[in-house]
Amino acid sequence: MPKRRATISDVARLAGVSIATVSRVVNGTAPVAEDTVQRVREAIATLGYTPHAAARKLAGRETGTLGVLLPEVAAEFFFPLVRGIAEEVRNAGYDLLIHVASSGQESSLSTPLGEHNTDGLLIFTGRLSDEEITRLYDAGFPMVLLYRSPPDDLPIPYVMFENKKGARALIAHVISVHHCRRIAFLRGPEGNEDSEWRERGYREALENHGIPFDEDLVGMGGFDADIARETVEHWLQQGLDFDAIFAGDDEAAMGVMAALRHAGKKVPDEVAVLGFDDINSAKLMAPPLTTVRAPIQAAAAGAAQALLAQLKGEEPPRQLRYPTQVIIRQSCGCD
Amino acid sequence: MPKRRATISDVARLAGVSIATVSRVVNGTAPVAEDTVQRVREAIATLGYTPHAAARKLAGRETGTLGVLLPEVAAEFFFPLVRGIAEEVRNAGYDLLIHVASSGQESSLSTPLGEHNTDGLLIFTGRLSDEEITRLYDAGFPMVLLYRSPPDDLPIPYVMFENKKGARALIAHVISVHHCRRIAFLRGPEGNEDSEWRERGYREALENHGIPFDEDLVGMGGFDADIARETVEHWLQQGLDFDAIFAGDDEAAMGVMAALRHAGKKVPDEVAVLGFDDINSAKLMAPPLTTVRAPIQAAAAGAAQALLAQLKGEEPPRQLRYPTQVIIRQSCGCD
DNA sequence: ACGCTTTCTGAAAGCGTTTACATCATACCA
DNA sequence: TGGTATGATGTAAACGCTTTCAGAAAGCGT
Repeated sequence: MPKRRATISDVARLAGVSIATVSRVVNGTAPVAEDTVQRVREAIATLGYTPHAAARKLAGRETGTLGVLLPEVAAEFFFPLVRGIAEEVRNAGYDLLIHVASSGQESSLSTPLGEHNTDGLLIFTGRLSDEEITRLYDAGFPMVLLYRSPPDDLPIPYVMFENKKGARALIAHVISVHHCRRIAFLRGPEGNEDSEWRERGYREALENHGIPFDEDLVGMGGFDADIARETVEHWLQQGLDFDAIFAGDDEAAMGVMAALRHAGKKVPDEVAVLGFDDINSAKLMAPPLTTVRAPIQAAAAGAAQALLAQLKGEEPPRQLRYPTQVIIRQSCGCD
Repeated sequence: MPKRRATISDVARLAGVSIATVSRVVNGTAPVAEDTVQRVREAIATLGYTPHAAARKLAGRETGTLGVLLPEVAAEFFFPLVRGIAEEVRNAGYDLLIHVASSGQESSLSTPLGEHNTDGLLIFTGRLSDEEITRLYDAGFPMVLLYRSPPDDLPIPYVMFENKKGARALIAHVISVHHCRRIAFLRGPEGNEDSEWRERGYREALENHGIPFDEDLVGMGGFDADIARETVEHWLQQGLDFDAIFAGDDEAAMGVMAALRHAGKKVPDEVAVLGFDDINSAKLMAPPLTTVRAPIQAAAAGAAQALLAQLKGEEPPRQLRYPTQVIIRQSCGCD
């Protein structure tokens, strides 16, 4: 039973001014006499007035808020991501609303975000269907894609990492330094572009070193510890032979290590384990994980900047490609 | 340069009906003739009409969306939390908006959430100041507190785990089964209620077994791997003697293990490590972590239900206390 | 004292919906 | 056959705010 909230009119009445004046002191959009400001401020305070955001949006043209669309599954790297975005957005004076998909319903815009309700959108891989994205694009709605390229080559800005290059360098390391020859690869979720590029890097490295690609050495990791673990356990059971596993990402690597440990396989002596992302726990694993650092927070901040730029009418970069860097720790056999 | 979006009037004009009728077919709030429905549907489709959420909120009384206020730092257990909430909320036909605090600004309600803009709020520990919470309460705003009790004993529903009981049982286990005597404890963030209760459980267990509490064995873990790691490294450096570490939560436990491993201390042979929460990676650690399972997702779902109940005018439970369960794995010395 | 700015303020027109309230057929019952 | 529910639709009044437009008051140069 919420009591009716104070509205701008209530404030105006109490302060003995018009609602226009109240609006002006609240927003500082026009000069107001000092004592009037005082009275209005007091009135606001005693009434505990808070502007009604919906009304504001309706009246003004901009909503002052940006939306982020995230998929249901979210891994550890979600945080640097959100943090990177949040900081940029906040600095620019916008608010940030995050919408997490719930299982089942996928790829649809829900009421509170998008179009009328936010000034722009940061869209994570897989959150929206190509059609939906195209529709928004056609409507001239500002957005930036995270870790996926736009459908139909639409000129929508997007951020990506140098997945291929990083993966290639990582694999090259275990081949040339640790003489691994049977290197398994765990794919990410179906259709994930990051995973596709990592796989290409993996294949290129093999090719460069004259190692034939073996489909048997590729399995599903899903960028998920449990899935990766299952796959590796399955492999172990059927006696698949490998001397290294590139888990696709760090989460999966964690699952891989657990499976190996459980089976009594020594990491890295018997099997090298490789990740991708360099999430916070990578350095805490046993042994510390050799991986590829993806500047997640920086990329997220870049994405936010690109969105903000669009909002200001500037031409944002078509593509933001962030460099990756191999981080050698112990899970590959170094040290 | 977004083209002007289609409004309800555009649809009405194209379909040759009044805006009221359009509204009715959109919301299904009143019977409309079948062929009229058809015409309106078509008009909506050809115009690509999407209702303006702000206008809707302004006009109707409810916003149809619930807000979640999260602190800046968010750990792995954030996900089950969000998932639990999201599912309940979605099932009830509400939308969910998550607002993540950005560093610096704390405990303040930002424009897009709260009061006029959501019908209710789920508030995480530390996100809002007592004053702010009290103000919202006074305004009759529906909310549920996560992992903290209400200020001034206000009758605001809140969810908590049986922290004390779980911690007590956990510590009792290492004392009686593994004969640990010098058990260190890592506190969570300043003022965190979960941490306080866990500490009480820890102390009670000590007391029950006649072990004197030693302030030197208590340090800061911050529910954070890096902080915990530093503390333990510091302890190790100054030669502090302990045979077990209760890390406060699982994240911290991960840091503890890393510090111990780095120093060449065997877990669990030389030092037992204990966590709390049973996050996904707990079972993947080396060795798998003995911890206390907190039904995070269930608790979150319960919180959401309590909020929804309030919205329906029902009397929600004052407090939701979720049971915890000791999960014995290997880091304590079992197996 | 006169015009001209400059400052401050109010009236009122939207913004895109929802939702009484009213209207008008049409159908049903006695 | 008159009377009354019932169904389908339109009219118009909110909802709480921003903003344009104009007007009043005040300052200033001549």
